[in-house]
Amino acid sequence: MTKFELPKAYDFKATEPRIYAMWLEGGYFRPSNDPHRPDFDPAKKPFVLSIPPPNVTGELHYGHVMFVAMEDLMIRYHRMKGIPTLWVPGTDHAGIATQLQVEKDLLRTEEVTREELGREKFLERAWAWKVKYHSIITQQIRRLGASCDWERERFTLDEGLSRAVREAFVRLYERGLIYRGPRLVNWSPGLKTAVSDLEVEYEEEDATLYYFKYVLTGCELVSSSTADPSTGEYIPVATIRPETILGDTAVAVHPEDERYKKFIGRKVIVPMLGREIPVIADEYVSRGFGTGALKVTPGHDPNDYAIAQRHNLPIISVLDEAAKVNAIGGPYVGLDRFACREKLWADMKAAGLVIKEEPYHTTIPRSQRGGEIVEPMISTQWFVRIQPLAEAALEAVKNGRIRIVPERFEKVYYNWLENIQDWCISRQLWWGHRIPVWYCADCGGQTCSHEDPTACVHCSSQNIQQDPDVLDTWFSSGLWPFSTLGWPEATPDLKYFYPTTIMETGYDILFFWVARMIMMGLEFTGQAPFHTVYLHGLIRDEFGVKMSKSKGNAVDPVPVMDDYGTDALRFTLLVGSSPGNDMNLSLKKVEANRNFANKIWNVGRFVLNAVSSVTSQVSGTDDRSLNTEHWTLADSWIWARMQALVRDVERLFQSYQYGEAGRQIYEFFWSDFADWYVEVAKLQLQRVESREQTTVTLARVLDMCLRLLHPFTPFVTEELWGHLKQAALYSPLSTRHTNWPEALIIAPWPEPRPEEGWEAEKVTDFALIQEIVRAIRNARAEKKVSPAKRIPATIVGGAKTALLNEQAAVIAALASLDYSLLSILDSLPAKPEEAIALVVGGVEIYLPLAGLVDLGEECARLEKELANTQAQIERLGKLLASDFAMKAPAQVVQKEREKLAAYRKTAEKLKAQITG
RNA sequence: GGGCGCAUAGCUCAGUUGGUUAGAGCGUCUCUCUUACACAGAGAAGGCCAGGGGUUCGAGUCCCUUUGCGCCCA
Repeated sequence: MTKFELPKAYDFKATEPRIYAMWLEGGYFRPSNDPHRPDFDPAKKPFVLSIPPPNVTGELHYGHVMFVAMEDLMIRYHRMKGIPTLWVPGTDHAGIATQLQVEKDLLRTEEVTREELGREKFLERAWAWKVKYHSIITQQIRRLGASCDWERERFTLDEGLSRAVREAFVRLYERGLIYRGPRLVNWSPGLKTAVSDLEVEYEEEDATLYYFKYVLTGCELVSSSTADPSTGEYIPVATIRPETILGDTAVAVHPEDERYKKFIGRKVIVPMLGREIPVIADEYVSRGFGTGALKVTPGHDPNDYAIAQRHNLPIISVLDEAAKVNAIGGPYVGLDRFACREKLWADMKAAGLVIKEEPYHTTIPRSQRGGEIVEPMISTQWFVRIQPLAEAALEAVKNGRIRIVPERFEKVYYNWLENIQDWCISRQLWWGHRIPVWYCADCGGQTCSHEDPTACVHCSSQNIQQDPDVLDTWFSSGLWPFSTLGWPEATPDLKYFYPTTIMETGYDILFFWVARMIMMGLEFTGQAPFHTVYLHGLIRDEFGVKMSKSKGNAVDPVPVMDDYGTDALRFTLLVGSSPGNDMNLSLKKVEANRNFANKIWNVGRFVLNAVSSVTSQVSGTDDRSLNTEHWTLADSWIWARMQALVRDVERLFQSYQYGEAGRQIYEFFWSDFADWYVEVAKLQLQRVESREQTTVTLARVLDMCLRLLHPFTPFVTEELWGHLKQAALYSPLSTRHTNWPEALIIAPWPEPRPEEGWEAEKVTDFALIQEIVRAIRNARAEKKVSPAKRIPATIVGGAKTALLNEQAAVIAALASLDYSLLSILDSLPAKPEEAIALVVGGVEIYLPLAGLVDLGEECARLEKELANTQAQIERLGKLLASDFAMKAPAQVVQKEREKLAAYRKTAEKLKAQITG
């Protein structure tokens, strides 16, 4: 007989690495049906996820923990169902973020800028950097328990994926969906690159509104700054950004504005520069804002840019790529945009052109990276003509080929795609996929091709040069679901595993990534890249504040795993969240779930002990312990509850309610199994006749629970299940457990089975036992009877007498009654003296607690209970007399009738107590 | 300006085909180291489910509306 000695507390630190290594060793992360193997069956439909690739230089944060927990849960569930599963891991080169870090590091360690180093050398450093940080992040993903197929890992700058990017670009170019030209773009002066609309964040901030005078030509500005505007010598204008005055090409007023109508068509003089610009009329101008007159700076404002196009105004750029004033700014040349603002304003003040300043609240566009203020600038960039792609992507969701969970994000998706602007895809960076276009110095033509050209396709000149810019990182991420499987090659993986099944990610990248994958998937593969998008919420701190380094409220997941274990953290995120909703993470919750892992462990220890010490008297082929007829009430009850749980979990999983499923398993495991069944089992194990079936039930329920819990808490369940398997194999029960797979990770998922008809009665009966036990415990606690003291009791069972007799030992054990002094009677002629009386439905319980019974107190207690019961009777009586009885489903009505009957019985008994 | 979400026990949150005196964890109070677990067990207190209106036999759950908070887009 093997004795299992397991530590009293679950040791996750020792367990997790060992278990992960075991999984890897077993090759369980590889798809069970693989097109590269001879036994491949193309008819089996696989379940496929591609990982949202973490930024290769980023540190592990809760976003990663969340998606790993979620996706690993999905993968493990499907794997256990026997479906071939593939989870493709990988990382993203994250152009701007990585380049910034490498530049910072170079400056810190070698005091050298990338320009000084040169492009090639810089890229070498960037690759070295990538190698180092890639291993850190992927190691952390492993530590989370991710069961992805590492043999299929990809990186966006890999050769294969780069080929995919090249293919995609060339195809779009050839279809005329990519163009290059000067447009107003969002410019990041610090990074000296264009960024897309999505990479700009708008924040409400305090600012200043500057009021000044646009003097009309032919008018001498005679008076001081207090001059009355009605003199007609100038138009008052307000602006947030005085420095852009240098680039103004018009002043616009509303055509109906009585104040300024008379100036339309005249000219005004740009302060300090003396340029003459027209006063134009445009309905865009809001008369109520500022002074009602608008300075138009098409070179540095998107709205003004639109006005300029309507009026054919010249567009002037006054800032260079570092946002310093260029030559057009005359005396201000070389000044930074903010320094220029001060200087210009001071000069204008001196010239009497200033009216006033007032504090103002407005939205400021800031770069997602670094937070500097983004400058709208005219710049020549590459764009994707997005309309045709967006229409297809819109259609795919509208016609249901792609479903978004939760559904409300479909509207958000539609709204974005319906208002989408062309996508600026060129970045003035070095780290990324270089734009595959060569410019000819001789004919000026462009060459864009699959292979690097040696000559211009237009004039054959060899005097060609590749565009220095790289592509937006999201351009390559958009290809991720298929580029990782080998596209553009028609690889066996692509043929079998594409389209993938679900795209699971945070709602914050619905536009950045999900929409672009859909657009590009449809464009290049003709298929939606996945049929479902599942969006999880963001993790915030325990007060609901978004975690960020600058706020200092960011919690690093790694120490949390060190302290509480990976399972605890995963379980916390999984059960604490519902689709699309943010969750607040508190360490208290993680701690509670560490306790849950420990609970699992200790129930396991109990069951293992039972399994390893059972001695069977019956032959191995006797299935009596699996036959419900021989079960005790508790056996039947827990089994019925177990099956109900399996059905619920399946339903919840099918509808993406993973959190609720986890909570229900938790509830069952702790409350039903550990608190009740295990306690009854202790009693049953003492008796030879029930020992074996009890052990089998303990083992089966634990086994099923471990399977259900495995996708949530993979480590502790795998570890414990291994022990359970060993114990079972060495026990005389082994013949009943012949189907022990190699490991829990590939053990079959418990499939729901229909009810067999006996369940409801057993559940009701056991519920009565529970109520009786609770009532007695309650009374004991109130009367401060020592928990160790076994007390006598008399129970009058009425119609339930047979059941109670059968369960007498259970009641006695759980309620700490003295079994030898427990009498269960059909009826009692006279009420016992000096006893506490309890009423549970039709059952009366007397606890003869001599000396503890205060008659007055008892009477008051019973009166109170009676009043309560009568209120219920009244309520239910009314309910059943109403339309409810006619219109509600029979089952519901029946349930209420039964309740009423029970209350009536209780009331009867209580009345007898009080008067007797 | 348009759209979306949230408001439930002291705190953080569950509660999805509407079913009839609302659940968890933490915290609080009382007991107990009962041989799986003190990372535990038993018991208890604590909520007119933001306000108002509607649909329904029945609403925390569906609809409208008000207030407060948050997010996204412009």
